[in-house]
Amino acid sequence: MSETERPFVPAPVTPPSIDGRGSYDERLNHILAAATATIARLGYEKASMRAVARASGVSLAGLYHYFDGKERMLFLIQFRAFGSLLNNLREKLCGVTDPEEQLRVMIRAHLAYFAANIGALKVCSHELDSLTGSAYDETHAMRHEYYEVTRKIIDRVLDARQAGGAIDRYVTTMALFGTLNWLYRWYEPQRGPAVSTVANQIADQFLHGLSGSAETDNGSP
Amino acid sequence: MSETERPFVPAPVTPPSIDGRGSYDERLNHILAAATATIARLGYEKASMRAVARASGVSLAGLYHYFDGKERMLFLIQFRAFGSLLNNLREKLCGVTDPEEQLRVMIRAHLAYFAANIGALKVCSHELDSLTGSAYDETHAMRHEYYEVTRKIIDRVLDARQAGGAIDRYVTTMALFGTLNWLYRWYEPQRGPAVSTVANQIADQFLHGLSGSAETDNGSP
DNA sequence: CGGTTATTCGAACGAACGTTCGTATCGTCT
DNA sequence: AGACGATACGAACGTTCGTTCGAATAACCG
Repeated sequence: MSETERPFVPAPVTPPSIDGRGSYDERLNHILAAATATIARLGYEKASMRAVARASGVSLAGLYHYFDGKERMLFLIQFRAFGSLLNNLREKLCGVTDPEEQLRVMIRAHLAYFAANIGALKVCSHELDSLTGSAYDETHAMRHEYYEVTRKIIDRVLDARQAGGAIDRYVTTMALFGTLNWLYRWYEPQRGPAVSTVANQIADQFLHGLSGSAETDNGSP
Repeated sequence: MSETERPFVPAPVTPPSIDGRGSYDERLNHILAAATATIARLGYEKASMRAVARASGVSLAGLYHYFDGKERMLFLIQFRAFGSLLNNLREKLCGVTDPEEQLRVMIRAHLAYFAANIGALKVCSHELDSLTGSAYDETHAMRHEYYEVTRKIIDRVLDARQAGGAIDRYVTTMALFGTLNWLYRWYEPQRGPAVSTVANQIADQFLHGLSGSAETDNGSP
């Protein structure tokens, strides 16, 4: 009955479905896509189940055949997005050994996924705290894993240069994620420069920024 | 009657008031502070007027003596915060002529204000689109002004170096704002390094990042 | 075909929301 | 003292919310 008894399919692999017809998974993906767009446009709290129903062409009660609640719907969106993001990153990192190139690959992969799934990444960036309990824990763990992969790359870059003197690596990592996660606020793939151009510039600036050690002349905490 | 007929006081200048006693402005500031904390904790949509009333010690109906609606309350919070942020920045930029030092001052000022008003800056970063109509336009104009001040500083830095070859200055500016505006997601003034340390590191990395021109080897859209 | 399961939906529920209304209290001025 | 505006609050309003229920329809299998 509910989706808890059904084996979990992490990522949608069904391109040929625009409307709601097709198999169960196709219809689920269709509903999740509509829900993602609605939440990205209105925000999680303002995106009512009625609005999602309207956007997906399913009745209000019909939604509850696919999720046991609104929060579970948001969880599915975030879980799938983070899963795809992680798989995509790991895939593209295969065979790349140079730390600096790894970082470039990571930034390019992140922006490429962003450009292809703006709504999903906006929901993931903006609605981080809208989940509670174990749903929050699960997505938090995936985010943490994504962070860790990136942090380790930055670590290797700094170690290779032996120039990590006064640099707080946690701050550095968060500065990069700030740059990347803020993209959904301003970047429009239609208008601005190509994603690859933006990715290259961000990567260049970030890597060059790691060159100089911080000349801390400030006081103590 | 309503606050629209009352001359606008942009920034609170009344430190000696913890509870709700005092003049009209002191009580207004007290309520706005409680509202800011509540919205920062729950988000604008989940922060009900009843929750704000509880946090500020005022009755539900009593709130509507100070605002003519919930959205106006959010507007007041953002308007004051952006105003203080802008005034604070302009003040600290006085007498500073070197572009690179101007950028350092800007980053330090932003983080100092952030550390002193975490709730307000979180609300300003996270609830950008919760305002509508003229309220949105007004705060948007202030944000744009803040962006412009920063963008012009970055412009001067790049012009002085004559090294802005393949760098898209819009992307660069947004990358910096991403780093700064993402702070509220991870930085805890109590725990981490001092704000001045973080500010110096971010400024160092960003300025060093501007050194190298982007070696764009990508294709076109 | 009959029977069981899966899927869908209209209608409704209780709760919570933002807002309003009428009234009571307080301070101030004549 | 009396009158009036400012301030405050309890109670209620109408709406929207997430969710549930029971009855239909579709799909599948013996």
